[in-house]
Amino acid sequence: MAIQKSSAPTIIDVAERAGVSRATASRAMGGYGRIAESTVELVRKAAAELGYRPNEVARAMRQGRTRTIGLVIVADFTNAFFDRATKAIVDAAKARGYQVLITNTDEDIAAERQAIETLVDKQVDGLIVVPSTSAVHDHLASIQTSGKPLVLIDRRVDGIIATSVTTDDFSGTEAAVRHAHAMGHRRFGFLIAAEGKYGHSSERPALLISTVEDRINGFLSGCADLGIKARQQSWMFCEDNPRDSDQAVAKLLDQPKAPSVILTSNNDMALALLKTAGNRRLAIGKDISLITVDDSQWAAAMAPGITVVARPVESLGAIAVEKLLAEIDAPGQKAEKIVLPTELIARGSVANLVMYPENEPENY
Amino acid sequence: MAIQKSSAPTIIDVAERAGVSRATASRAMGGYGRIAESTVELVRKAAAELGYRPNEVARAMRQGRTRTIGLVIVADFTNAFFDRATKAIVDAAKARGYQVLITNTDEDIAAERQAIETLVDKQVDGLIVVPSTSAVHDHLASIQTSGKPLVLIDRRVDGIIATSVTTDDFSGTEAAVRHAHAMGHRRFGFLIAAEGKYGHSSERPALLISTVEDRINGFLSGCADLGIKARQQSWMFCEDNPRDSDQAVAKLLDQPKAPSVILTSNNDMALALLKTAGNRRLAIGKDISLITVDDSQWAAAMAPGITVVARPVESLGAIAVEKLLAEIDAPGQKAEKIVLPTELIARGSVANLVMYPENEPENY
DNA sequence: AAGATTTGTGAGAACGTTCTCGCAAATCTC
DNA sequence: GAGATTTGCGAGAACGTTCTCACAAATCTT
Repeated sequence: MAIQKSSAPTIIDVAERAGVSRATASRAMGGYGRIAESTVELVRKAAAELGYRPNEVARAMRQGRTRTIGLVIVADFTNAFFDRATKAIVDAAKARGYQVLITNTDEDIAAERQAIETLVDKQVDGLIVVPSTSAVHDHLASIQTSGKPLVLIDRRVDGIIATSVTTDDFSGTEAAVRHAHAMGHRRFGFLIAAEGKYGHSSERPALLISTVEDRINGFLSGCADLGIKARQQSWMFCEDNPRDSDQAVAKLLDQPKAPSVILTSNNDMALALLKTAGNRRLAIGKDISLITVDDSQWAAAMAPGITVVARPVESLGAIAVEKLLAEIDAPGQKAEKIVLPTELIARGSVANLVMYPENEPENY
Repeated sequence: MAIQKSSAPTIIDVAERAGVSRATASRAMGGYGRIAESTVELVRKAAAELGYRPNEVARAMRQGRTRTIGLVIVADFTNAFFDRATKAIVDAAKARGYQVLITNTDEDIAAERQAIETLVDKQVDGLIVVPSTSAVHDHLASIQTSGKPLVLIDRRVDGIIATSVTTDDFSGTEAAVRHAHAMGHRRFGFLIAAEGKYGHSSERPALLISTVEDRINGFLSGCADLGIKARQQSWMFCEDNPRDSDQAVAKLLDQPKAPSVILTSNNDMALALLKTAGNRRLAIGKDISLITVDDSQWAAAMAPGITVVARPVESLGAIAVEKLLAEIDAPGQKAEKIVLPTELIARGSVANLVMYPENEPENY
């Protein structure tokens, strides 16, 4: 009986058993360089008998590449972004032989910095980042200084030259306004999730992430195109927590001339609206209308279904991986700004005021 | 002006600049062994000037540990497990200085095998696995053979000795039945998501994952305790896809004596019920009652809120990490079967039949 | 059949760390 | 102040691969 080795067999053990040199065994296993087919067989057999598995850390060390990409993402559940994007990225990477090291920043710039540092130290071959803010980018630049490819997703960051994959939220909210207008709505509310320490307010914060900026600009552009005046619009910015969002909804609804339709900038806000509306016995799609950004299973399953601006999150992730791997395989690609189209999915949460002439909006 | 090195500085560069040996520089940076405080200062300064960052791959190679754990998980979104568990695990790991390599199996045993193999090859220090089936476990055993600690979460696997962290779904569904009974319900339906290739059926599949087994047994136990007879119960098993789940819901509702309350084994099934009920203009919590396993933001926000059996998914993940790291730090820990309590959260989706004597269930 | 080329293999360096060991200098002991 | 101990540091091996180079044997060329 053979003596059991306590630790895992290495290529040296395989080489010995096959009666060849370390280099030859490595070539046989790795399938590179010149090597006789008969030798390959021999080495394979020895490897199988020993249960040999190559040590990927040693391999990474020698080859200077880990076949691992780093993902720095904001883990916000309800927006159905974190999970959908993560799955898409993990699956796309796997299909190309890469694994994913995942880190969560919780929208915190310090955590983002640290996550990036750690991933670079771990020698990932490239990074996909959902930046937590558009304002700071020295840490992103430092990724590039370190020579690692970088792809930004979901949010743009000005001041840095890197490939980014985002969605056309401007057109999305514009389409939402257009849709509500076509259904006869003339008073628009907008409930906007925003980071910060100011609770909730109707005052536009100085600094917003690019998706939120786009959604606001799309809203304003849609209103302008349709001749909707400022006094027909109202909005609230608020932190993404239950207390503030509930109060923000209340403030929107309790205005003298309350909006008939409310857009929400993400699913948290939509849920806040749903909750407050429920408490007030306001029926969605009847007493109050709703359109939100980001589709979800529950938005489709509810009665009535929620009308949404759907964003192609899976494509976002898959394309990001594709672009990142392209840069890894052949450094020096041109940085691209890829913008994916959004889609308005009309369900039942927007009341059709046109059908009921008695509800026709007053002169505005 | 100094000559720019093209690649990242190594400890050798630091040593040279500080005028000490490689070993001393390493000691200074790593903070181990005997070393003079003045030398540490010197080396730190040199490292800072060069922008030196230790190569974690080389370090892992030498130390035989990567400070990385592998996560093998089933990415099913709607059950709010994948995202919540992943975030909890990533955050708990980070707090202890570990990173997470994530892989998705999509409930596929072949993918699970391959994922495990890859992660072991990448020399993760331990694995957390959500097993896709209870039937096969040789690949899990092979993790242990390789000497890597293993913690199972969410689902039990018989035939393998490993620490597992699960939730008490038996008591959860039992409590759900009890709650509905207390509200006056006497006809119970159960819509159960199950893996397989049989579409939907009222016949109990031979093999189910442990969570589903527990939920069924809890349902049956609750019924038995309350004296609910077999003819007052009906169930459907079905694959987790829209077509089958819709048909399964229809079959439950179209029985001669349809159930007044339906339990669903996960959120997908709950959404299927919601959708069909909406199409039929059945009001939840009035015309048809619903309790589902797993809480979610939308279940809380809807009007009426959905009554749920909430599972402590974050704790599940955090405890799994804790146990795994304990085993990594000190191998030879005793395998534990940790079962976390579930909680019934009553909202408005279960009609109170007791309040309306005229609705009192007929003699049964 | 002699030179040119191709093929298959092995020896040894290299990747960037950490660890073990040995040794000289500094400090302690009485 | 001589021996014992402690302190600080450097040389070199080690982790498990892959890669470069050299070289002998086999095959091709004309």
